[in-house]
Amino acid sequence: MLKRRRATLKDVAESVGVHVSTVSRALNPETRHLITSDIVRKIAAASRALGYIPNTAAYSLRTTRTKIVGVVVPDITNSIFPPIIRGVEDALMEHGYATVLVNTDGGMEREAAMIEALAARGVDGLVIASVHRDDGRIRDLATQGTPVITVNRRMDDPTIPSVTSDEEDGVRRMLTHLAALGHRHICTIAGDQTISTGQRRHEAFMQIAPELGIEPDPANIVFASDFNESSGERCMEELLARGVEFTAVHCSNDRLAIGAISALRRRGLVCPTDVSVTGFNDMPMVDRIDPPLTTIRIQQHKVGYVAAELLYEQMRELSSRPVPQHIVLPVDLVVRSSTAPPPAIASKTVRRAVNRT
Amino acid sequence: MLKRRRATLKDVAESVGVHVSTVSRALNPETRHLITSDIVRKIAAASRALGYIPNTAAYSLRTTRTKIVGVVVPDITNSIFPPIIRGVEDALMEHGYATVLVNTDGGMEREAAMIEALAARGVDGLVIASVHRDDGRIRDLATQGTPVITVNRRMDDPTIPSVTSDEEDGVRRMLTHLAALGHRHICTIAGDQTISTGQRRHEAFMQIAPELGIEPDPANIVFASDFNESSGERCMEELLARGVEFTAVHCSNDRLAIGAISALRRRGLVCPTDVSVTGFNDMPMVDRIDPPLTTIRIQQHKVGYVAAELLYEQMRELSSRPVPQHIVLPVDLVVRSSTAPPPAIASKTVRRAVNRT
DNA sequence: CAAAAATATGCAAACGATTGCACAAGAGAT
DNA sequence: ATCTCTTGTGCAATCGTTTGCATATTTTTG
Repeated sequence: MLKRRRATLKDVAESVGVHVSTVSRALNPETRHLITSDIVRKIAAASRALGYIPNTAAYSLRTTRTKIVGVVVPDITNSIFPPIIRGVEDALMEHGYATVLVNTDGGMEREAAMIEALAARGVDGLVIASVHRDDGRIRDLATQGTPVITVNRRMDDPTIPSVTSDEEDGVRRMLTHLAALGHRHICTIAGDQTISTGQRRHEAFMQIAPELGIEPDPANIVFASDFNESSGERCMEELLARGVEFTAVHCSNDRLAIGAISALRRRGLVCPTDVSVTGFNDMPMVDRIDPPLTTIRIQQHKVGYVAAELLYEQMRELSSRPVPQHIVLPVDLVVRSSTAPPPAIASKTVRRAVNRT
Repeated sequence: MLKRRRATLKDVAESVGVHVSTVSRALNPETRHLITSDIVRKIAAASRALGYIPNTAAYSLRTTRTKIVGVVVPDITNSIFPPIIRGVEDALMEHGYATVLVNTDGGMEREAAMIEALAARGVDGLVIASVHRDDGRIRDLATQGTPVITVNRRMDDPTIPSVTSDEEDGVRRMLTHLAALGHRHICTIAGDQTISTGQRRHEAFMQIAPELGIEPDPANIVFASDFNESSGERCMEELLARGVEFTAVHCSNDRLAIGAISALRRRGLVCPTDVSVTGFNDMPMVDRIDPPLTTIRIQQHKVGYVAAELLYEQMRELSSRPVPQHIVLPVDLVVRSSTAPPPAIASKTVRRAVNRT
């Protein structure tokens, strides 16, 4: 990249008066012990003096390792991902890896195309945040021997390692919180069921609600097609249109919750006075919105960091196929202002609002 | 990356019965015309049949071009950047480039280190969103012949091409808006003056305010050390502590504005009833915060996209050093709820609040 | 002290693509 | 029909590393 030709192994070798293979070995920690330590010192000095920087392309060509890992996310613009990506990069950079980011926009076809492009570049491994519960392409990749890890989401196939958060515990804490406030009529806006977070959170809801004396009724459940605000709005409208009684809405993630709150507001209902709304993820800024969102905090940066560490392990022990690991990180309930005790006449309020339209 | 050895040029050549150089030429659009079109067809077919994918490392080694560009941002976690990055990636991907992202965390030393790492990887060019007005390292890079472009910010040195937004016009529109609402006592929280956005917005403020009959008083001006919420809070507190009269605060960006609003709230003042606050950038979610922020919308995705296009031009016409371009994209005023007419007794309100502490 | 073993270095062949040059064959000119 | 000029292909070098093997040197050992 610099104008002036970069120093090569050969330059260093000539400057010291040894063969390039000697320089190569002296500069590589793994093989350094083969060389007389005095020569190693000289080589190190000369290399520094000449400003030697190994040529990545030549290294890759010879070894078929690029020291690049691909990071696949639905959309970097979705603010849940940047902290995760940052975690991945922080971890990988420490090991001398660079990361190439691609956006799939949620589609599995585009995901396949992007992964194809990464494979063409010869990435050493893949961190996938866009994965669906069932994703043949990724399974294939893994069985073919490509180091892969999924982050924040996981596949049903336990063969693919993952780092996720404790969805069950998050849902439990949230429902417990709502129940403690006195809510008995709780609706849920479930996320995309083809994605592990959506499915697991919903499953947890179905299992835990009864334990708290809240019997889930199909009329109280609506499934969102996407994890975003407009989908949240649509679902909330659907719920209101059904005319069911409820004092709280449990949303599968923050963006759905934000949309739900907007929809409520448009109907003249205020959160949390009329209905409480909860999120999941604690993404950036949800503490500043109106009302500040009660949600479940996941360790976004750490999820990414740990995933990268695991991938790194996988990449170096390429020979011995390791047991796939699934790491589940703990979560926290963070109570803000989108939840409150139910209004005394909650059901009436909702009905009135609905009839008003 | 795949288990099964990938097909090489040689494989294709053997399969067709020609020399590898012929295959190379046939597959390259630039040299395709040298080969009999019938053979080209055969080669294309064989290449497809064998699933030939060019080996990037070999290509890079031979040509010293990596088809990778480095993207340097302060922190991907700062939500102003993801849309910009996305724009860069969308544009570059169309031309077959991959992007590797690095975070500088604002420090120029770390920026230098990161750029060093990218250079070592042999990136073909650099998109820099972290640039300071004066940045020797980047000037050097450019004069050494590395294609570089700065995005969202620019250097004082007109030699380095850039894509930015029309800061002056943004400030003008905002001040005009405030003036129209009736504000005469306007404070400003200026951003980091070593960064072009901070400096230009402030300069614009100083120039335009008088035109609107608002004489800037040093007592109404405070400089933020960082473009973030806590810095905004500190500045707002400083302003309040000074006891000056004001009914509106013009902030250099959204995050400062958000911090300012928090600080006001902590003093028992409400925005916009007591004081109007304005931002700049229209970053994601500022329409959902409390109160929804009146700000200047910049074309985040487009800024990135255009910058990438320009960089691409630079990279292909590497021979003829092009005239450095500076593209300035138009902005829009978006009025939401953080601005309102000044309270009749505005100055008293502020003074009371201040004395209360 | 000779032979065997260990150690340190050099040699040369890859890795997979691009490209200047040489050469062969066909087209056009005389 | 000979000569020149294109045009299409092959040859071989090259990019900068890594690494198995050979060789030279030193150390150990019986």
